[in-house]
Amino acid sequence: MKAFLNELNEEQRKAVEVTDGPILILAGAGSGKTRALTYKIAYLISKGTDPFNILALTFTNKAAKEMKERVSLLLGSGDARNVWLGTFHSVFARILRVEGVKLGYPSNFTIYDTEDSKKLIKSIVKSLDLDDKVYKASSVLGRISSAKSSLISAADYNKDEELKENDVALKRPRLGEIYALYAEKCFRASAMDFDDLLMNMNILLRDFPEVLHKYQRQYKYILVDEYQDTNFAQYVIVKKLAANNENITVVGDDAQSIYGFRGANIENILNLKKDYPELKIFKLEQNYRSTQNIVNAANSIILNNKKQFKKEIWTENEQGNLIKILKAATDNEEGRKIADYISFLKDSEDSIYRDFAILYRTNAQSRALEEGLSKTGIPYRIFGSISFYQRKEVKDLIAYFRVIINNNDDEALLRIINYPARGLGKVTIDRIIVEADSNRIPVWQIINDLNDYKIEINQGARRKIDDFVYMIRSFATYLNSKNAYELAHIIADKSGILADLFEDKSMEGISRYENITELLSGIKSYVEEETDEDNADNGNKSLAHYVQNISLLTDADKDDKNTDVVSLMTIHMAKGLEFPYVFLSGLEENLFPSLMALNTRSELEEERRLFYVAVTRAMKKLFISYAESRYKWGNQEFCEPSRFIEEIDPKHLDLSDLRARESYREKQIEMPKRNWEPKENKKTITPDPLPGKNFKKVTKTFTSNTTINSHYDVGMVVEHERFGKGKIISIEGAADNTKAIVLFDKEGQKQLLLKYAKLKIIE
DNA sequence: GTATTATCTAAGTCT
DNA sequence: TAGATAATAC
Repeated sequence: MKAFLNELNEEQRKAVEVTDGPILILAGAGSGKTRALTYKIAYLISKGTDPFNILALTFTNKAAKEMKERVSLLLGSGDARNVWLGTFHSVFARILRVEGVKLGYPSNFTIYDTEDSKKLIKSIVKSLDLDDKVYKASSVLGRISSAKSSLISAADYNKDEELKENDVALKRPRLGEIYALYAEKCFRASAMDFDDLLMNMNILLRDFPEVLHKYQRQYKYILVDEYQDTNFAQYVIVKKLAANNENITVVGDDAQSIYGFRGANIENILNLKKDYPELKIFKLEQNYRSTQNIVNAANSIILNNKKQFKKEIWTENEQGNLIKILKAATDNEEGRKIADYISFLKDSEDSIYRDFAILYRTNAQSRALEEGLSKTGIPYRIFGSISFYQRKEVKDLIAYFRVIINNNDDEALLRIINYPARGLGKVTIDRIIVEADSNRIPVWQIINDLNDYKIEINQGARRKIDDFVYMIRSFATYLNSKNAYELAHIIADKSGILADLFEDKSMEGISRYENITELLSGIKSYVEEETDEDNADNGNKSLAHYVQNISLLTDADKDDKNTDVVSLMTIHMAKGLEFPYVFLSGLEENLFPSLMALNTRSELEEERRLFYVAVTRAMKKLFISYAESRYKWGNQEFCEPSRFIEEIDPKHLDLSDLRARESYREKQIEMPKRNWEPKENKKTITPDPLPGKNFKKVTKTFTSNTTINSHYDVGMVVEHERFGKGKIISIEGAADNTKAIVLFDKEGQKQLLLKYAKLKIIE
């Protein structure tokens, strides 16, 4: 049973074997911190601890999922499932569904996402007749969010003179007022935003001692991942929960603290010793992930930061290649160059696409990179920017679900009250909102008892509103009798969403329709799944449970382990991941480090930690690229290479490309644009001398919802989800806009955007 | 009053 | 580039 301890190194094992009392594991990048945590959970259970008595908190669903899988591997899924293992947000949401009644929330409360929150703030700013450029929704929300992260309620905020002065100085004197209205309206809608999940959890533990004691008793062992990313609220809550037993293990790395902008506080690690004088500290310094060259380069980067723990990360891995710096004339060339290197490495090192990641500072950079991959025929997937669940059409359908589950959910209600169009325009809706506001009640109550309120609405509109209310009510009657899939299907159909999207025959329209189909099939597989990962009450497959499950999910959580594609994502998203080959792009001043982070030393240091995180994602080979010019909001701008490149000890760098660049350019001019032929260019820029390799043509199809890219040719017989089989007659356009004209057996000739069409190649 | 079209504006990292 | 808003058509 305890054999698995042998799979740990000495320091890891020590950290695992000490179970009681406060423990800090300072774990460098790639030092096996997840391993230490999961083995500790397994060890606790193997020694007889009831899984129900273990609470393990992570920041991302992905990390939670991975830990759960790894504990299952060690112990079998039965025990692993019962551990309270999840993100801060999801675990607290689960508790608040049970205990929230004490704070006045029903168990079916809605979780507002950022878009909902911003819309609400916008409407409040408007109703107060304020300038929406001064009170920008995103910055107002940011202010409210950081207040909540510091456990400052609206009432506290408005009492605080210092905050008030600050707002006056920033020419936003009425921010406190907006905060108060925002909080009131969320509450009225039975909704919590992300930060409320933390703040309300704290209120619950603060004001209800019996609840506090209940959970203190329950969670005999508490483990926290990525402790350096905790904000004040999370810190306080964890401290309260652990106060009784003090059996708390936190894992963190100050060098990887990259969420300061969201209120994360490195000091939480530094102060741990003060909170727990008995604190035992273990340092994991051996890196198992990267080559010596990468590890040492990373060490040289972080030395530039003043504020840090003394750590010496080392590795027994091989020396490895130098970090190659790539220079490109434009952002597009950067994309092509990276694509070329990927093709080359894939063949020369016998690797697969999944081994590669392209990382960047901002989502906007993905476009140019995407184009390069696309032209070279490399399949890829972009993580982030717009998650599947954030797509308009998906949110629309989910908004129906939300309203049916919680009638008071104003944001969802307003989203669908006239979608699909049912003749209720701005004027009518505005009047209803005004009436709801003046009565301080949710919109639903107005439209549900329309005749009780004296609103100026004509008969026609009244009829339409009544029809809408009737429809929602009739859906609601199925909530308990039908499972999530059955009901979702009824709603998609009867609401008119499916018909509305089906009518739109544009490429985008077809893609929207397909997204709804995908959502429905996702719900279907949710219903058919054996167990329910995030909820204790296994087996409940109601629509309400489905919505609860997805409301905290993001794009990164969709695992695509089965598809062999290159990953594109922001560095933030890449945290905790590793790839054999990493391309770190856009290393330019004002982009990375970001222009907005140049004002203070601490912000710059956070950017540097971000750079450190990026570099330490690479296992075998790392490439760092920059462009001399880049399109930014429509114009081409010239860029300087990032200071971060200079900060790496030059002995770890391979600068040959900077000199070889000219010949590459000449070659570009020699072969004008015609068709992009990777083979030809390869020879000119190929770094390592490994000639004679041919480049295989990519002929796979990939069905990821985000971006699909594969090689189609005229004459191929393909299959489309809706149109059936057909033959490709011609292909035109490039990159994202590549269109194929397909003659379908049944449906006739159609023009399809390859990006969306998900054509399956038959022959 | 509502639906459609044209114009404008803003673009950072995320649970 | 897209999403929100303003102007115009129905």
